[in-house]
This record gives sequence, C-alpha cells and structure tokens, in this order.
Amino acid sequence: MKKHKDDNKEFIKTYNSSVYEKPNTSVDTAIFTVYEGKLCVLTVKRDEPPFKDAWTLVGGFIDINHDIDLESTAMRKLTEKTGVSTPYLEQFGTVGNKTRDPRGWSVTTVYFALIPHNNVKFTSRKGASDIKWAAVNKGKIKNKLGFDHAAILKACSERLRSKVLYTSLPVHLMSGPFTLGELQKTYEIILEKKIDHKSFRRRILAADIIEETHNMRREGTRPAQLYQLRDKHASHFFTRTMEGAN
Amino acid sequence: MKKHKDDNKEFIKTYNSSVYEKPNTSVDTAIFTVYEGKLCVLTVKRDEPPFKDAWTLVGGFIDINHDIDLESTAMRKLTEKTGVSTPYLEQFGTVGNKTRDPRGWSVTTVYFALIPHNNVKFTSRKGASDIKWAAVNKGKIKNKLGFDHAAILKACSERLRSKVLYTSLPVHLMSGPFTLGELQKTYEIILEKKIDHKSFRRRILAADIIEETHNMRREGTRPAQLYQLRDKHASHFFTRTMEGAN
DNA sequence: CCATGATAATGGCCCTGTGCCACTATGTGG
DNA sequence: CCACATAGTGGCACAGGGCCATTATCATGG
Repeated sequence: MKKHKDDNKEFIKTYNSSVYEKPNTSVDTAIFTVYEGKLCVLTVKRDEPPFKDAWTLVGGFIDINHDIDLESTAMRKLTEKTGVSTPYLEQFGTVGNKTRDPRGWSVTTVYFALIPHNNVKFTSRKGASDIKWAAVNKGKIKNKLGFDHAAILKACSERLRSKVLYTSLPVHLMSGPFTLGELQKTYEIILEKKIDHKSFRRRILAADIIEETHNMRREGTRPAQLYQLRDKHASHFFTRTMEGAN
Repeated sequence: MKKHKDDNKEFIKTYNSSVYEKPNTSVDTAIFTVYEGKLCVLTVKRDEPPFKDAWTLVGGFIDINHDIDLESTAMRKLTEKTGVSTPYLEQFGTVGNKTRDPRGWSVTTVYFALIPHNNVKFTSRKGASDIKWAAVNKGKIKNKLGFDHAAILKACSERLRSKVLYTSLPVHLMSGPFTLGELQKTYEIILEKKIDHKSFRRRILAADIIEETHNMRREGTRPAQLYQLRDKHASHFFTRTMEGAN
C-alpha cells in the first residue's frame, strides 16, 4: 500500500499529461419529452464551426476544471438549456472514433434524459444560435443533424423504445398528477402503437409505483382518477416484456 | 451543405487541438470466462506507476494513430493478452471523473467480453509484469484492484448476471459442442444459484438458437446430446426473465 | 328527458411461459 | 443385480398478459 502511494506521488510530479495525443472528449444528451402527442428531442443550432448552423443534440466538451464527472457535464448542459434540474438521466453509451468529428479523434458519451414538457423554460441559449424541440419519427427528425448525431439519436430512440416495453420510464415524462389514460397515451406515443387498456392498467397498478390522489380529472367525459408517483426516483422493471417485439 | 464543408476546412486549418485541457481517455475490458466451475475475470499486474504492481482489468489508452474506434482499442488489448480474436464483446458504459486516476481527469469506456477458457493462450504479456484469471465472487475478486476497477468489475458482474437472466449470453462461454447440462451449469455459475433443469431445457430449446450435432458426450453416466450454436453471432432475448429477481 | 357518443373502469376467459416435481432412460461401479 | 448419477420427459398449477365484452359517468343535442 505505502509503496503504491509513494510511486504515485513520484510519478505525478514527473508526469507530462500531454505526452500522448488525446482524443477530444464530450458529452451529448438526447433530451426527450412528449409534447402535442409527439415524441420530441431537444436540438440546438451550432453557432461555430464545425457544422456551423447545423442542428445537433445538446452537448459539449468536458470542462475538466469545473465538472467533477461525466454526469455533471451532462447535467450542466441540460440545465443550461432547459432550466430543468431534476431530469431522468441515464447513460446510453459512448461513441468514439477517428472520423466522427472533422477536428480529429473524438469520444462522446451519450446520455438520454426524459423531462416533462411544461417544466422547460428556454432561458439562456448560451453557445447556440437557436434551440427547439424536434419531433422524432422512427428515430429520425426532419432537420439534418450535425456530426453523427442522427445515428446517435436513432440508437437512443431505439433504446428508449425497447426499455419502455419493460419499464415504467414514461412516468418521468408526466408533470404533476396524471390519469392512467394519459400515461397510456405517453407509452403509445413512444412505442408508436396501441396498447390494450385493460392490460396496461393491470400492469401499471400491479407494479405499485403510483398511488391515487384525492382528485379526479374532470375534462371532457367521464372523470378519471388522478395518480402520482409514489417515489419520485423509482423506476420499475417488469418481468415480462410487452407484446410487439423489440 | 457546401457552406458547412467550407467552414469546416477553414476551421480545421486554424484549429489548435490543445487549446482546451482534455481528460485522458482509455478503454478497459472485463474479460470473463468460466473455468473450473468458477466465473473468472482476466487481471494483469501493472509494471508502471500509478498503481505499479497492482492488479487491474485489461485496458489502456486509446492510440489515436492506430485505433479506428473504441471497440478496436478494446479488441487490440484483448487479443494482445489472450490471443482470442472473436470474443463476445459488448460496451458496458463509461466512467469519467476527476478522481479515478491520480494523473487527473480521466475517462474510461468499459467493455465486457465473454470467451471460452480453453481458447486462451497467454502468449505476450506486453506492458504487464503478470497476468492471470481471478475468480469472481459476488462481483469481487480476492486481490485488490488498482484505480476504480473494483467498482467497475462489480458493476460489470451485476450487469452480466442480470443479462443472463433474460438472454442466451452464456453460449459464448462454451467452446465447441456442449451438452445442455454443461450450458446449464454455466448459467448457474454466473447466477450463483440452481436452475430447474426442465424449465431450462424448455427455455433454451424454444429459443431455437442451438441445434443438435450428430454426436453424444459419453463421459460418466448416461450419454448426453451435444449441441452447437446455429448462428455464431446470434444472441437471444427471452420475453420473460428467469425467477430470482434482478 | 332521453338517446348518443366518448372516455373511464371492470369482469372474465384463454394462452403462454415458467416453476415444480414426479417419473423414466441409460450409463457406471460395486 | 442393485445403488447411484446424470439425461431427458410428462404433466399440472400459477402468474401475467392479450383480448373482448360489459358497465359507469360525464357532455351534448334533439
């Protein structure tokens, strides 16, 4: 033990951290929400080259003097753009290769976030000339995305879709109390297919992750029971996947 | 389109890639095998500081002049140590923070690999003073691991364990034809619990990922049918998880 | 005031995959 | 020939989900 420590000290003193050429390292986040019946992802317009004026996912380089870890880099960027400070945030994976960035070898760790749409306030648009929600269809959006973000978005969407088949993730897209019908609609939007409502109710209620509030939603037709999350940060994994293939 | 290209060219010319301080970036792989009835992970002894003489997982820095992407970095290291060139290799995740490496901000992308034990030949031990299999129990090995590799191994083992509950991953640990009993034992070793053999047979056979060979294993007691993989690179996801919780 | 339409919520049957356990089959060794 | 071990099968119960019919509660409009 002691030996290691001494070695380390000695080494750090003489270590020149730029002896080896390093790739650039960044963090990108696919920030998802459901809005007007569509799955949307937050995109920003770059105001600098490379890919100046192209749209991209939210991200940027790690600031090694201020960020303590990768997740804090992701959170910093996310909060900067949306004002939201408590998203559902999950690491998706990392893409690193020679060609994805014209500036050279580049590594980006990709996160995906789920946030309720109406919590978002586009206050600052620091480092971006524009910012907007883009509807996602089969993993794609209309505008062309810079870098390899189109591929990243597609992979992220597929992961989201597949996780929704066996988890309670969509609860993180609901803001405030919600009805089972609303939650089901959120599932259906992400999965891009209908779900039988009886099966859905059984499944969600059996998971015991939400509880009734004392209020009902009185809009349109028959009033519906409003539910809320039992534990703000809990996610449930079902033992069976919903039908409809992966 | 054209506009972007021109911008890029201009930018790259003047771009000084060391303007921003970058973290170090590496790749580490938990190389698993099953050997003498135990789940083992490949460990190497470092021959340089930091953590000189400590054991670690197999890994190293990205060589931006030779590696084309992260996976090729992982493969290069893996083949270097084991001689195996066709492992099951899957990205696990990325750990990056200020403190994990005494040399400063460091990002490592972690892979896990599954290889049949008897395919391994410890030819070179380039960059390591020793190399060996270490038995994994509840995500831990006996020797202390350098850096944050103990935590990484634990997380990797848990992911492996949890994936084995609903996938056919363990087939990648079998070398040549195998009996269902042998495959089941491999599952049991990873899961650290017994499985009912009837349920197991049904499940595996229904998945239709393996096929009978024309040979039987004649050792010990009653001869057993030998099976082989249908598709060398296929993995199957079951729609239900095996009992025993996550 | 009642019919219609819409969404909410429940009842109930069947199917599938799995747990569980008993039973049969085929080898070895005393 | 018998005990023992591992291979492999039969068969039932149960849980969760698909599916569909039925009931409940609101608004709206003749």
